[in-house]
Amino acid sequence: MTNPVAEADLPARYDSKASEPKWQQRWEQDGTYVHEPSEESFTIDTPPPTVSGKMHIGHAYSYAQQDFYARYNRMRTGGMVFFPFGTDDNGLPTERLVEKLKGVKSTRMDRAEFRKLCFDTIQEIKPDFISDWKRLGMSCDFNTTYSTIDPRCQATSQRSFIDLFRKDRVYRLESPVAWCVQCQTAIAQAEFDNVDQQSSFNDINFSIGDEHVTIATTRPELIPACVALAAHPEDKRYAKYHGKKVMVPLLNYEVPLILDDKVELEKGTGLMMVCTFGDKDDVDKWFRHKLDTRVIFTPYGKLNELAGKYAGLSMKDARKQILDDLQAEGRLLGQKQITHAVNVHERCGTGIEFLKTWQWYVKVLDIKDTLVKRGEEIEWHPEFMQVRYKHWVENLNWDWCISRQRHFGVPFPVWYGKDGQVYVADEDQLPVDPFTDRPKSAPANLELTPETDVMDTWATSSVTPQIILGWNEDSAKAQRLMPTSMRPQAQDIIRTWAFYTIVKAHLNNGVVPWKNIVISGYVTDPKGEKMSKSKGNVIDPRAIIDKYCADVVRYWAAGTKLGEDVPFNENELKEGNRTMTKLWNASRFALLNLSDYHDEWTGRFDELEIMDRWILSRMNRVSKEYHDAFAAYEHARAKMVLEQFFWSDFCDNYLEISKGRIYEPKDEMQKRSAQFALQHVLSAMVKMFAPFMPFVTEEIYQLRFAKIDGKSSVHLALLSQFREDWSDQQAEIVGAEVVKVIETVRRHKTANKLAMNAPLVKLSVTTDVDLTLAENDLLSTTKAQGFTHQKGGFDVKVE
RNA sequence: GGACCCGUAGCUUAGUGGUAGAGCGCUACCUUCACACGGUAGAGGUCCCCGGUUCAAAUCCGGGCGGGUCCACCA
Repeated sequence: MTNPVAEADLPARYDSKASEPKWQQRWEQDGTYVHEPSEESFTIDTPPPTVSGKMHIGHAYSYAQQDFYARYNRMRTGGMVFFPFGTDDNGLPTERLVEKLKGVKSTRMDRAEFRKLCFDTIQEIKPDFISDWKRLGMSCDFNTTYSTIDPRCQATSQRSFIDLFRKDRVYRLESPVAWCVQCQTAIAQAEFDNVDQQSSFNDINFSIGDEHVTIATTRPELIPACVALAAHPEDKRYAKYHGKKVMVPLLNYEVPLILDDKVELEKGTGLMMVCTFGDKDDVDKWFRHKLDTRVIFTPYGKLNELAGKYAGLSMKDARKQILDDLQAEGRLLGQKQITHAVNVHERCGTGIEFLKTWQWYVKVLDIKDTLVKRGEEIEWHPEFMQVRYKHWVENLNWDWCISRQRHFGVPFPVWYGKDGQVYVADEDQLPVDPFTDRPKSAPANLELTPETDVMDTWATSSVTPQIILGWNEDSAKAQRLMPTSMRPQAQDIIRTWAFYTIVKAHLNNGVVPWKNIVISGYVTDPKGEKMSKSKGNVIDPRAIIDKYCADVVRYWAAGTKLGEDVPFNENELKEGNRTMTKLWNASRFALLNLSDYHDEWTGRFDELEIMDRWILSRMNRVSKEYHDAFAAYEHARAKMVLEQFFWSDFCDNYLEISKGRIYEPKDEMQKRSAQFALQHVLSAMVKMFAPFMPFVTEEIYQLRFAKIDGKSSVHLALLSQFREDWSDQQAEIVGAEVVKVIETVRRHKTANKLAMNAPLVKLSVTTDVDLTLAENDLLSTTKAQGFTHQKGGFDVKVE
């Protein structure tokens, strides 16, 4: 038995400021979103946001979208959704944040001390950071969050490494690797960014015996690193010098002139210098032609003793000095200002250099085809995003470098023995820190040197499916639960996070990591330009949530398709605000009219009044479209069909139509029939709105439906499913015709400047649809005193 | 240079073969017994351009143009 809802329980206005924190706390206390995953669960490989102390509007947008799917599936299955929450707080991004917040430099600190400062700082800022996600109404289980630097993640990451080590999929090699002189670490191909830079193209004269040739270069500071000159084999100007020795100016040592068909005839002078190493093509030529190695800079970006008199200079100073010296010797023949693309490190914007160092790699180049096929096993939403993945994999040039010469990361579970052996930890001793632990497999008195490098942050975030499923604790269970149902993520990290996760799941577990990958677009500024601090066009989501509320921000995020960028226009938030208010008001009205209704309708569906059957049949159809849209990962379509039904069919028409029978029923059954429809339609709609606007729907649900359903929350209720017996063709035809008549009457009243409730003397309708059954409702809705109707083409006359 | 996405009302967009739909904004009217954080109605569109297929094209095909993104280009 339900309690009647009195007027006093239903404030005229919905107070989101009071409601949202209230429900958010309640859900957390009740463990509403707690779920232990099983084979039947819908499992979500949630993106752990990088702790930075602040959520940005793009986060609000994409996390809201993934939450729609979490909530939808929870309400489809009655709670079978595993939606964990984690934060990504290891590696270089965290180090840089801590350095900024605490005004320190990791390079000038003791490693252990710096690691502790990082841990402490994370603990300090994390609660505030996570509260933004809670406030948005994310339905994650916040009681058990993970951090990519916590012991469990470290263990999982190390376990993955050990597994790959045993499978011979990782190797350690000394070779040229992309290096950031700012961050002083190796970086991976995926961490390159491109920027256009102003530079000068310099024509420099080299001597070949008594003859001279001219090369063109943007990087004269690399002359001390020159190991060859290269020309195209068909270039008549230079082919004759093939194999001859060329004198490197200023440094005065000889290098060969080689021929290579990758050199472009038209570019510059057609002759280029090969340095170790200016870019990855240098690395390529160096390798193929077995050239000398002259690495002239230190890890800090200064020139070393190989650069002769230029040793100790920064690259920038060396460039200037070398150009001056070339000028003085008459070898600088010309200079041209150009703009060209330069690879920089995405985390700091520093130009990428190449340094020959020892690094750990995951072997991927030999399985590119397999990785492309793995990508095809996954459903991509939107579909075209798979092409980006495919292109990235097909164009990979290097194996995945996973070691970083940094401090705050997951340590390699690796030691180097005096005996020349490499030792890794045993699985049952993870996590390990090689500085303080010993591998079980090493002889007790063997002297060991710990690996000082840490793993790249992606080496750990690429095992989020294994982390959330507890692969390190119960590998059989985790293996059974792979692949997970869904990975939501941003498009800019397809080449990193998505790719690396696919690599790890394939190599570690022999499966794809997820059945579906769901990719959100960006939020741009109103002009469609990317938001960035330097442009000053950044929107703070917290200010927007303060001004409106989480439901409204979420509703805005529900308006666009997956993968679609959206320009941020504050105006568009008004739509959500309007819908939220309307939902509250319509529900308030309906609930008041249900206060004397206690589920007493026991008749058959076809005994209901025809307009009640109409709205139920419409609702039934809408719920099918809603389910279909969600099943196709088209939340925006689900939102649209629901909103149209709610606004037009339910509010504009059905509520107006049912008023007459509720206020002045001719008999009790007429009223009950309307109440039956009101109850079911409202309940279904509130549930369908719940994934989008979880707070206001919870408020409404608790007023009546929680007791009827016996559920503690709307978010654990079951969404209504399409039912054949409520599909009523005849009622839909009659209903549509009645709506048409009502609209015509409204137009008439507006044209004649009459109020909507102004009485009419007589309503004459001509139509081929039989309106007899709806006559009573038609009269009360239009306030007409008389009614006639005849067969024929549609026409409405009003007196 | 290659690939992908997009081009529909002033703005944001829905619409994949059959008379162009919505929200915001704008105009007029209505303080109507859920709702002025409202309602009702209205104005507003060569569906980027040019060809083709078709009885029929915003939709399919080809070629442009414009915008965005990714990759390559780094001598």
